[in-house]
Amino acid sequence: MSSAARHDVYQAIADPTRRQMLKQLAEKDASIKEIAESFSVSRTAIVKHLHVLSEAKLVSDRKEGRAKIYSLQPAQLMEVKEWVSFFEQYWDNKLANLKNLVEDKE
Amino acid sequence: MSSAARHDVYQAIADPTRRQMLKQLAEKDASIKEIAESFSVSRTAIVKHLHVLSEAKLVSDRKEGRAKIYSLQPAQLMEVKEWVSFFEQYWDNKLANLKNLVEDKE
DNA sequence: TTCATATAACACCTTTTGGTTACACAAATT
DNA sequence: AATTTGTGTAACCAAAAGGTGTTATATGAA
Repeated sequence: MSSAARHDVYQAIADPTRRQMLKQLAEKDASIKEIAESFSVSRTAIVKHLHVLSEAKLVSDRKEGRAKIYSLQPAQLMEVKEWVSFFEQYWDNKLANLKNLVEDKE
Repeated sequence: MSSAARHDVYQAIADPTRRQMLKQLAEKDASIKEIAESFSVSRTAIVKHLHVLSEAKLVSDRKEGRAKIYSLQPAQLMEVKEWVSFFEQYWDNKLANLKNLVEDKE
């Protein structure tokens, strides 16, 4: 898996395991081993997920002795936040339209 | 593709074509044909994307004669918004920590 | 040095994705 | 009635995702 920058933020957060991994890293930096222990999938699978998150720049890593420690890098999530924000006007409009409809009936 | 409820919101918005389709539907309801004309992929591919969006409840459809009209249903995006919001504290914290670091050096 | 541990690097398999073409069918038009 | 138009769907394909397991390498500790 993973050769070019094939994974953007949206694809990275599409997987529930990866979303959970981000939650864990939000609390505390963790090594691959520590992360793998929190999940029921294999360590190899976790490493692959970490690669995807890394490509999307949602995590960074550093070496500490023989362990590789991952940290949350939440900045890229702003892209998602902004994309979703665009649609807020529409769900607000729906509510507004509904409100108008109700008021017209009165 | 698509038999059970295999597609949640996160997976639905993972694809750039689907994100663009949502933008288009935000402006105006559209038939399958109209949507397909906006993209360079086949109508069949568009229909599949619409199924994914539909499973994720991001769009709804109604029949008008022989045309099938799709509408944006943005409510489910709130889930994403809230999920992302959780991480806002961390990117704020990063800034705060950086600020403290700078101030300590002074 | 020796041994255990943490991670990396492969090879391999299965399922899912995203796309295609071809055809069937229903609704409008003429 | 015949034709055009919009949609549904089946069959197929290539590539990628997600998982397994095995082996290799590098680091730390005894």
